[in-house]
Amino acid sequence: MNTKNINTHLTEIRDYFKAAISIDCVIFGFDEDVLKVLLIESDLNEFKGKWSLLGDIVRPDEDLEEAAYRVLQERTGLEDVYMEQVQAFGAIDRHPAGRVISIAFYSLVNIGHVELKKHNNDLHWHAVKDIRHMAFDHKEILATCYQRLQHKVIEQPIGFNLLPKKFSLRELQNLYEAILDVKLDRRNFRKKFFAMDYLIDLNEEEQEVPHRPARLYKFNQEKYSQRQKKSLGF
Amino acid sequence: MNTKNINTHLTEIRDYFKAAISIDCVIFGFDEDVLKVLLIESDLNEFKGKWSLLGDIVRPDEDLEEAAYRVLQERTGLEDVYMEQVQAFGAIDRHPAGRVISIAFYSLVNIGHVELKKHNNDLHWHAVKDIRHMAFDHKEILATCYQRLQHKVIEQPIGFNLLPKKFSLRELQNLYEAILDVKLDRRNFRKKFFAMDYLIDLNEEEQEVPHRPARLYKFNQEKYSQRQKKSLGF
DNA sequence: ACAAAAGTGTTGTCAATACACCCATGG
DNA sequence: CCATGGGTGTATTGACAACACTTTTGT
Repeated sequence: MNTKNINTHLTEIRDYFKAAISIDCVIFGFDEDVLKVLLIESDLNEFKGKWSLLGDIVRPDEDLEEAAYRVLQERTGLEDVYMEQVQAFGAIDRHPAGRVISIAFYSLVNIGHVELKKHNNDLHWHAVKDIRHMAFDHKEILATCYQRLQHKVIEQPIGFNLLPKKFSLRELQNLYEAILDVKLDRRNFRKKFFAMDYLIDLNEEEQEVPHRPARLYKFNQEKYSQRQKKSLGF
Repeated sequence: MNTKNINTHLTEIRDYFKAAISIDCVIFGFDEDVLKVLLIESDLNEFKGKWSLLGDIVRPDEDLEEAAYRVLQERTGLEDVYMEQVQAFGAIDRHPAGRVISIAFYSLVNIGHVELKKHNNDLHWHAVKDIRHMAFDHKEILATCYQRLQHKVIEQPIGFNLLPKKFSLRELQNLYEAILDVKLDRRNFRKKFFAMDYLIDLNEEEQEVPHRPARLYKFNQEKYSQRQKKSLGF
């Protein structure tokens, strides 16, 4: 039988090619009815003037999700954020400095809660629709993550993560229209969301709007978590 | 401005922690109306008697897909196989020999075309439903890939990759029932597939069955590829 | 009173479901 | 002639799409 002990294996791994592992975060936000992504000006001369996703090398003592949360926390100050791994990007020459394989995550944040710090003055929110060129293969990573988001958002109610705690149905609809890049019928949209039964009516209204104020709702997180458990259970 | 030249970056990457990168292949096959996966007995003493996915370290000169195809080719002799990256698995202690981050792929093969070679006599097909324990975190990888397959198979007609070129509708239905682990109505199933219009009637019949022989079909690959292009186009 | 957006129901269409009988073949 | 699975059509239901008018507020 072809068995090896752990030392053989250790040697094999030590002798084998090792690559650097990084994570890249596609941080989505929603502002002024536009889906945006947080980018930083590339710190590489090769990509001067190009925009780049937020990423870092994964450290020996952290797993991939931890690394991604660390970057997110360092850059936005936020915790408890929705995040999902998308996939790895490993083209041989994707990084000019050597073989770097990157695991892409996307996350959804409430853009109003993000305070861009002084030392982050090269960080900016960009409308996803307007982005043309990016550093590295980040355009491809962004596109893949954006597709994943579009797909996910029609299957599960994760869009709420991009909104303030209290929101109107119009805001919610604008969000979906921005993400999916479609126009939706207002009445059908309302019907659908009320039927899903994840909205809690706060009995509050918008303030200081120059028209009839809309009712405000919040997302029923508990009910959603309950149902998730149940549907996973069987 | 905070720019770095390539050498700073090179140093950073050289000095930083580097992990070994592997790929793991979840190779699905379909035989005797059962969804199966190709596994190998672990070559590590730690996992003696446990089954393991087929994987290998990624080499410096190949990208992730190439590495996955290489493993698949070495183990099954097959080329031109359906394959999809699922995600990376990077828990700190997932490999006893050190930090190894693994990118998982699943692929769909025609099990009849796989000839397990002599030197592969520790390779076996296992019914996905019956698998209890596996080496490393391979149970989790398998579960994730299987979920992805279930999801994908109801969105796109990729199931054909698991069948012989010529197949009956019963075989196709059995395949879907096995993958999704549900019972389907025969008439509705037929209606749906004919409506999709991806089946070419070969005007042939099953041979030597002890009942009325079924008609045989093949998958209209061109039509599918055409439509894919169109729907991506706009 | 006007502008601007909120809120609200009904109808038609299409897709998914449920369901039962006759047919062709081998033994 | 019997056992086995192959092949077929219809009626019902539920989900989604299309669509227009009244209400509330600020200016």
